[in-house]
Amino acid sequence: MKLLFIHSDFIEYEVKEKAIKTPEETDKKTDRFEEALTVFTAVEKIDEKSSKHAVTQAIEEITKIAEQLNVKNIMLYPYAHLSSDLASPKKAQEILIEIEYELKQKNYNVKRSPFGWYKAFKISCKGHPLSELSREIIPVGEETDSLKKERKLSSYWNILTQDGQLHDVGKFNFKGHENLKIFSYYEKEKSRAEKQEPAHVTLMKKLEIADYEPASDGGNMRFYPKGRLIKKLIERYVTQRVVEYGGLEVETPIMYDMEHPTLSKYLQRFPARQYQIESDKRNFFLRFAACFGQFLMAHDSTISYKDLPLKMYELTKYSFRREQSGELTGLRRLRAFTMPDVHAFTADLDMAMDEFKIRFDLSLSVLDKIGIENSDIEMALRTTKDFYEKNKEFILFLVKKLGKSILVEMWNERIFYFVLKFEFNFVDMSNKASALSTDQIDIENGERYDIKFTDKYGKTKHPLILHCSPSGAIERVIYALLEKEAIKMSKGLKPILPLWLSPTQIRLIPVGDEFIKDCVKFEQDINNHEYYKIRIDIDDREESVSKKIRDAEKEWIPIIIVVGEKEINKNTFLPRFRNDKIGDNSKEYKIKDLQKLVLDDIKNYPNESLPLSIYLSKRPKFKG
RNA sequence: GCCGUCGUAGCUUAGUUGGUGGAGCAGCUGAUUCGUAAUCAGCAGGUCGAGGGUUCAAAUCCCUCCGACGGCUCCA
Repeated sequence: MKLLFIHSDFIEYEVKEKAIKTPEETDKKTDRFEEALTVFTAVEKIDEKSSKHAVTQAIEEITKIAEQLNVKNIMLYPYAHLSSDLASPKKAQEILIEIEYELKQKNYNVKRSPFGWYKAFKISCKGHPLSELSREIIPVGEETDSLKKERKLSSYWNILTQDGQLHDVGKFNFKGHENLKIFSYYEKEKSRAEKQEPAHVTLMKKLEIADYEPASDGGNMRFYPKGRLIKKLIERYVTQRVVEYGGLEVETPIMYDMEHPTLSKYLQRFPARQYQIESDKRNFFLRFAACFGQFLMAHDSTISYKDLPLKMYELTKYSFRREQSGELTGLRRLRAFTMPDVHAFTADLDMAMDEFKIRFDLSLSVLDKIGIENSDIEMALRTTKDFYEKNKEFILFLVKKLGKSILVEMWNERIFYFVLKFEFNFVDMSNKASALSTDQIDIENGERYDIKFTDKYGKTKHPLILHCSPSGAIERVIYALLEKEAIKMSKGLKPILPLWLSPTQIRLIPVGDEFIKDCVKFEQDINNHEYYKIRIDIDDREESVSKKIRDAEKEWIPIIIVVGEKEINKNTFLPRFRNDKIGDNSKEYKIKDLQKLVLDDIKNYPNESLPLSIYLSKRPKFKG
């Protein structure tokens, strides 16, 4: 911002004509101010970045000079010609209004000439040495920013190899660790090598999984029937695994009172990040994780050391985070998302670390069974130097369990509420990394929320709390699955979803209308048992067999079976398996064989019925 | 949120220096009854993202807004 100060006997102006398309509305065509400090002001591009700070610094300068000259009258006069690098008119006007307001708060008499007009003006300069001054303001980042920078500076990035050696990220030889390299640089240097459209966005639309909803806020998605099926299956699977692990499933509200004593303290640290809603006279925020409800529940519970570790689980639908609009992408980063969140209340650090190991395994296994394998993820570990030194063995144990080198970020002192945190990150088609599973040891919130348990000596203590999402947000899991297939496609391989997640598992293609009834019978025969329905549909449209095959392939159908006279007579089928992991393309199968083949593959997963009509002729198109 | 690019039918897209928007796929109708990645013909489908402005005339030029994407920032 450029400021030109004139200590004047008077300043007067007259509005002439528009200088920009949409000038500030004004009904005052002329004005005059006696004994005023006139401040000609040009707001510059650079002020837009941190306008708050620009305003604060401008106020500082103006009041300093006003005090020196002992004037109470200030005329703010927008004057574009002081700079060749102007801010947008809108922003400039906002900043000027802000300055006007702040000066008035400080009991100055302030007038401001309207923005965006050519004006005639007369000014009488007093002519003493201090009567003409100019200042330039370059806004400096806010305190929190510099604090954060300091934090970044005081953290060390290393690669921890399986032999227990720490290597400087800059010097580490990443040969054979390509994804870890991409991930490490993404985290550390924020370098994003490639510029591509997110592959999964195209796929999620093409496969009728999910889509943007223009009528909602950004980052709130719609899910079509096939997408809903996939999402529901993953939700059910993760829940099943957490319950087997011992998670007690609960349900808690999605909105909380902003004035609640425990929550408000926590909230004030992150004021701009929530959706807020009003109900009568109270203000509520939408939860951004399951912590609140579970902690409040734990606060009101009577817990004995015998109950520990106590594991509480909720699949939040949804968690809300008002991410910056520029940060939203497809299913990767949302404002409303489905988050499995399992907390464990533990007695002490030993118990916390034991539990941490169990949940580490759980996370690894959940991702793997969903279809995100060890080779698809890179691990990051964040901790303090102190914790690392004292628990080297423990950390190395985790690294060996994973079976490959990891990225370690270490702080000199504890900055966040946790002492240890791991993340499994997925690196996508555009070399962007996103966290999936995570767990952390929280040593603050047990006390903050006043959660208590009684130890065996009858003493009341606060538990240490582990926060874990074994899979990460469900939407993000789908994103990872789609990106993984996109990477395969770029290598010339056929994309496919895991069989248990495929909306259609077997597509039957009758060669003519007369075989539709045989297809129906096929479906009945293969699903002639209680416990598990295979998702089979029938392409009964009036199209050529080639066309139907092509459409089935474009839909990534894992098993395609053409049904005609030969099959019916011989009662065997020659399925087209999408890849050789599912079945043998050269082999003929009986219905029983096919049934076994599919059931063996999917028996440990949740089961849902076909999300659409069994007949393709009776399906609407949700998306081209 | 900031900077930049983009926005034409459900989808993919053509549209020269401003002069009444074309196509393919999908949909509908009809013909075809078909053996492993697209059978043929016809019909219908558009406030050219929204609003404002310049002009005799705007999808095209200008402004504002919305959305998507890329980068920055952010990611408790």
